[in-house]
Amino acid sequence: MTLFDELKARGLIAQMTDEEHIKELINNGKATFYIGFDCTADSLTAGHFMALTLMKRLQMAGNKPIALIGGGTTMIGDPSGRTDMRKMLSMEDINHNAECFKRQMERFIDFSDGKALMINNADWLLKLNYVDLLREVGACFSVNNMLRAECYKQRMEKGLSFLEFNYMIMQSYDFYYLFKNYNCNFQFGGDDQWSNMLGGTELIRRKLGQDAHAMTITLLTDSHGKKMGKTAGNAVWLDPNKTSPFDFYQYWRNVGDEDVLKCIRMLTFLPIEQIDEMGSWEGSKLNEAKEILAYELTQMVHGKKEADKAQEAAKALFAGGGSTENMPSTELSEADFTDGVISVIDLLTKSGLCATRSDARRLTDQGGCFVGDFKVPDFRYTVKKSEFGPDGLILKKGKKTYHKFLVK
RNA sequence: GGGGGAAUUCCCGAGUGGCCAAAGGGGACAGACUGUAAAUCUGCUGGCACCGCCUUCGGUGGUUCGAAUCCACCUUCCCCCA
Repeated sequence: MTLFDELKARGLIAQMTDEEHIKELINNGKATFYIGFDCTADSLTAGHFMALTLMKRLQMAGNKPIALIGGGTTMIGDPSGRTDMRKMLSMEDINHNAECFKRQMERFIDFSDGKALMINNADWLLKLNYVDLLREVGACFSVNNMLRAECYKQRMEKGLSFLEFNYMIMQSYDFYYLFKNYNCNFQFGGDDQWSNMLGGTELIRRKLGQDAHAMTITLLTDSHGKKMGKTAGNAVWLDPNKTSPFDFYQYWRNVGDEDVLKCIRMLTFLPIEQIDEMGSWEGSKLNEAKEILAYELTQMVHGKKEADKAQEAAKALFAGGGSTENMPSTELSEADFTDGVISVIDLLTKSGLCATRSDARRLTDQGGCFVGDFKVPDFRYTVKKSEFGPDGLILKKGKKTYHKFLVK
């Protein structure tokens, strides 16, 4: 199976400029391609992860990836897919974020011996001169066309600042610059980037009279059409300090039935044939597929050791048995007890299971708090120091969140 | 530059002097049902020393016994005209 066919079979391809040409390029390892990553936060997300796996797939087929860190474009802020303006980030924040991105990317992509490049568009964008740019590049863009672009349409109601309007120009300039200086003839990106990417191919055609190509990756959405990789508006981060390996594992372990296979296909490196076999799985059998998905991804992002731990912890919690060794835990000292006793409310807030005492109260009132297997009857309930065994005491919030307490 | 409108609790959005910790929806969280899923139903959703008290309605001052609601100024955004 050729690389192109595999990408297609995995459902990764959304739109592209010229199918025949692109096939020829990537199947034969002739593409030098780039994917841009704007440094809007101090960690990559599950969404970026898909782009990184794509980069890897292409790299394995002999193509040369350029990971473009958006130190310059982040100064502008991409309006695509947003209904409001992004918060403007300071130069320091952007640089910090760029550093974080770098470290995370190096774990996935092999940058040794020029097998891949990592560049920062701050290197050229920040030096641009306004009038020069307007004359050199601005003349090539039609405002009329830009306003018709999908990425700006949804902003026509809520308003679009001139700053953001220029984002497309910046991204197009990047492509043009990379094409000229790095022989980069190909750009990949999320499907929401399509108009920005076309801006680049168009600019290259106008300025240099040459063809460059663009292809977008299908956005990973669930069966309700919502973007995946988010919980409660928060991203699923790749940084273990922002999303623990266990939470990361749990996120994928709990995807909907309808979405498991799609996720496995798009995100993992398991052979297509093996995935197709899972196609016939139904009902509770799909839990096995979810375990595979969760394990595979956790392993890729956090390493085998962490993946094993997360799986072990999940078993301990849901299947009974297994080790409680890797549970998040808190150590209590003598001072935490009053008359040899500590209230569950204190335990809940100390562990971070509940944000406030009111929150903890609500939880206990609704019967959602357990000490071991014992359901806490009311918020006044206390635990004696003697109840903490040598292995500690396990406190549960609902069925899925737990915390272990040890006494010194 | 001129004119008009808006800013409400995590989000959307009611509220136009006391009955407002603030309707309704979404989301989140918990319970039931389950397969650590989905759908559905129920509860819950500012804080605390919790039948009471304290802090919230873009910001700062003011009027009033009393303001999210009225006034002044400021900030930000939207629309129309140029």
